[in-house]
Amino acid sequence: MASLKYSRQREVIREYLNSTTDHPTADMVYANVREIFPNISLGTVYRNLNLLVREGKAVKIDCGDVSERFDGRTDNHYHFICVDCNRVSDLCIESIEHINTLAANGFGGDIHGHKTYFYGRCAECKSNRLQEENE
Amino acid sequence: MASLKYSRQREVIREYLNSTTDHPTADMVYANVREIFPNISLGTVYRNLNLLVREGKAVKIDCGDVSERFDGRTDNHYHFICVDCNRVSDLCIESIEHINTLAANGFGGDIHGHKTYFYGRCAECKSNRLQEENE
DNA sequence: TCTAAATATAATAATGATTACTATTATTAT
DNA sequence: ATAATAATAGTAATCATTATTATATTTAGA
Repeated sequence: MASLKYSRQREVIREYLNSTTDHPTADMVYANVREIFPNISLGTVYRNLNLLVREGKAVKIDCGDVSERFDGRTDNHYHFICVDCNRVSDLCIESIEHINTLAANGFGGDIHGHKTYFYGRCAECKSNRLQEENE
Repeated sequence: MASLKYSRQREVIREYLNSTTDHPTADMVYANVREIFPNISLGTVYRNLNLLVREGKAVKIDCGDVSERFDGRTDNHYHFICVDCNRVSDLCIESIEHINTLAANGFGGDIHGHKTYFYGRCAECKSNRLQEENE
């Protein structure tokens, strides 16, 4: 199978992913990496993001949004999506692996895992809303 | 605002959705409804599916698949996706609403809810795999 | 029942995210 | 250095979904 060759573009994409907690879309990565490689192609961004995911150095997160998002954090954790600003943020939550067992109850197959995201209003949008109400 | 007018197409789409537990994509609905309305347009299927969702008579489910899926069951329940056959099935699981509280721990905003789907190997693919191993 | 206003349809075009293709360039092992 | 291989930029293609539009249906009211 083809082994990876070094590329500065991939390195910069990876550094950007690791430097942010924004869970950017490919387009957002493209916009940022273009500040270093003005001629980088969107296709290159997609290809490298997918390569990083395949290598286990990044994670693809699907929040029901129109675009995929990418995360440099690869340890198991959960995400929150704000219904107002649509931002995706990390949650610090204790294990909820037990829901796999609950789901397996009366189910004939094997449950390997689950994907969960939480939604609601983030701290910032919550306080913005409170201010608006008081005006 | 515009009020809905009756249409046989919408009725048939709804009947089909209610008759199946397959969680079909728009394309699958299209293929099935075409047996009754051979000239129905895919756009009509999409528009009516989205209307039904807006009316609360159907639910859109996003399982990280390339296509949206639709469900005639509108009560709160959970879904399972088989990693082998990709089929989506319903799970009978007791409430796991408490995970919202767990997620809210140390989080500044408000958590309204969560979306979860489980994945693994369905009963059928599991037994198929066992048979193959014994050959 | 007839009519007029409003919505729905079929057919088709447009959109937007993602992937595929290709000639050229960069990396790497020898 | 060289040859083999993978990566890139630029562009075209794909595919799910939505928008457009001329015509057909539905529906409320005379």
